[in-house]
Amino acid sequence: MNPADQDACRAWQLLMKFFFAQRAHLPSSGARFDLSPIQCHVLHLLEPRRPLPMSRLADTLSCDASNVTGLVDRMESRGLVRRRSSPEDRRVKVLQLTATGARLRTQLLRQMTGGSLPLSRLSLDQQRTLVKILEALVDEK
Amino acid sequence: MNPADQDACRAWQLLMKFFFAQRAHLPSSGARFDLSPIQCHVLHLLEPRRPLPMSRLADTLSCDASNVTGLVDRMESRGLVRRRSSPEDRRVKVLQLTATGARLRTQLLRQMTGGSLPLSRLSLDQQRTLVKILEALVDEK
DNA sequence: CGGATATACTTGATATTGTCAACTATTTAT
DNA sequence: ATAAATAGTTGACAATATCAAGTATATCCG
Repeated sequence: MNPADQDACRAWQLLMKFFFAQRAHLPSSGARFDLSPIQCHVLHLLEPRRPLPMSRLADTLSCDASNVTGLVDRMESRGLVRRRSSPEDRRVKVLQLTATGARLRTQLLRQMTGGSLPLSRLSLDQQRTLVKILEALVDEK
Repeated sequence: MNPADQDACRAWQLLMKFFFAQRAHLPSSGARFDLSPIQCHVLHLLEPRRPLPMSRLADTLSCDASNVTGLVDRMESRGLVRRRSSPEDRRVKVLQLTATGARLRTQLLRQMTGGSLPLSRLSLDQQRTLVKILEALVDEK
């Protein structure tokens, strides 16, 4: 394996490690509100005044649509999100944060940036560089 | 929220997005061998001649020990890993790659670095910077 | 020494997350 | 107008996750 591949490989492994390591810190933030890691992520993705079609969420999570159905079922039954039929296309249902959901989201984001999490170990420069690289990596259209 | 927190928050979201986006690329690599994302990660973590105690794996994955039991059960039944009692401490069981497991791991790493994956969109410099930042983030002891 | 405590792993119960196949409703294409 | 594609749901089921309880081994300490 050449050196370039080794870097790619190592980066991959570290990204995975970070994802799993991150769960250890959820008890102090997400789980305090009884949110699973995925629910935290969905809550983060759902911006307060920007309704999101369920199919878009399935795309972002790279999972089956039926998975989103269940995920949203649970979040809706807890009063965090609401399904609304889209007027333009009556097949699609868009997700909206409820007031409760938006409040929880704010608290979650606050905790996310709170001092104890590993991200705060990075310098500002590093954080900004990381964001730039990840944006290239994720390539949101 | 101040600008520094916004960067941290955005980095967090991007890291999560990457993790989920990454699953979309597994069908072309991991799933070809019928490996789940977690199984891929474990296979990557298990280096050929470096046995790993199950408890260390549970630490790395930030999950309950019983979860690792099931995970290893499935991988062992497929002949990818082997449990061996540690001679020093008979409570611990260490995991070793089988020949099959090692072979699969090599193929997996090769595919990981193969052209089509998003990591290859980064320049060498970016890859190296990313590795450096992630190492600070994950902080392996 | 010996009992209490801690650690490593397993088992069983249960919830969540994930896939797939089949179905309904709606939209788009021909 | 019919056919094909898309959005979402449902049901069956497997994988992943947690917790509580149990077994076996190690360690601590009076």
